[in-house]
Amino acid sequence: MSGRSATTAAQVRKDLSLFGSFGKRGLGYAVTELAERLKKILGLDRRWRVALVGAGRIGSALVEYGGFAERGYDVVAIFDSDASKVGGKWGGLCVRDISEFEAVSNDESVEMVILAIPVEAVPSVMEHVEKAGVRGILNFAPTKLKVPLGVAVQDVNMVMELEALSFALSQEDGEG
Amino acid sequence: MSGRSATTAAQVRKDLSLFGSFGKRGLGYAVTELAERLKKILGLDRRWRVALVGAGRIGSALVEYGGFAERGYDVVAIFDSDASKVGGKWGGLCVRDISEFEAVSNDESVEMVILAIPVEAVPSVMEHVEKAGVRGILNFAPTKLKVPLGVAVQDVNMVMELEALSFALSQEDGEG
DNA sequence: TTAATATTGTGAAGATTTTCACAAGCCTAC
DNA sequence: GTAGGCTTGTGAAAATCTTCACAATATTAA
Repeated sequence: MSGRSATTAAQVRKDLSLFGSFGKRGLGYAVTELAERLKKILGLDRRWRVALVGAGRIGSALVEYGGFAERGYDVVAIFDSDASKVGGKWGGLCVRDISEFEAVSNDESVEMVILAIPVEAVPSVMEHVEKAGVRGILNFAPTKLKVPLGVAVQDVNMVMELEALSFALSQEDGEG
Repeated sequence: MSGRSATTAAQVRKDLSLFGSFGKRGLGYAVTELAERLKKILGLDRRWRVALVGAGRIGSALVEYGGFAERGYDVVAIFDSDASKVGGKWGGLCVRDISEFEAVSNDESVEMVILAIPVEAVPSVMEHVEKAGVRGILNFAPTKLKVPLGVAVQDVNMVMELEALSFALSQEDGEG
């Protein structure tokens, strides 16, 4: 194991050891096989069916950013509560009213939801999401979601990322 | 100190103690004053001048998402290398050619850059950014940036966020 | 003043994560 | 076969982070 980076070789070995033994002593790791096994462990060996809620700017950027499909995430439905958006076509998909969420989510076997909605809309949307039994949420709304046990939430908050930067820069300057 | 959340009271006190002493024993914290002092420490007591590089989908979502200005981040310049985009107006700003980066960045006292560009474009853009002496980068390109010492980088990678979700869900299922 | 109550700041204990160091094991060369 | 050179897996040590527990200190009430 070689190469310069922030993670050490010992670190990687310990991390891997949590899931089992992958390499051969004296030999090294069979990289492609290792990758396969890790993909399986990480749930990356299959495709995921994703619904986008919120047909606004962020949603648009996400859907049209090709990278998702490539990495195994298929956006299979798009929802919004704005009547002027409902019915519109977004890259082959029809924007549907949020009230249809449970039905559509069921039909389409949605497993994850991308929440790209304003904070005010969160409570009502979350009701639908919970009822539908979705268990993974990628949350762009700058608020802490209340979710039932067993639902995984991943928060993305770009303002916070900027704030982390501003802290780092202030530190360097020896603050004001 | 009260309220239910994931962070404990002891945790918060320890965190604060890293930066000094803020409250009065027996009394509590003077919340508004505490907020002021923390804002100063975190570099949130001033506005930051930000340049956006990459006038694509993600850039568009970011610029038109109002939340930045509200929190102290002013987008003062937009760059792209695509001639068909250069010259276009984006919310009052004119998209400029990336070759002008150093000059404009200087004129506008740019302190942070938002990199919303494809991976291929990273090396050439980073040359400009480095030369201009920008010290904070919010990076949306799914690649590890090589930056000089003293430059702070904050990575945002939405695919990785999805992968974290997929790992969480796979775990629950007792994997395949 | 004194007793009762409340809340911070902080050593020390406990838990977790990272690093170290080296045995175990595989390969090549002779 | 065996000596020499590599690389993994893993206990143990070191470092770091979190929680506990309580002294210090303020307020209120009588």
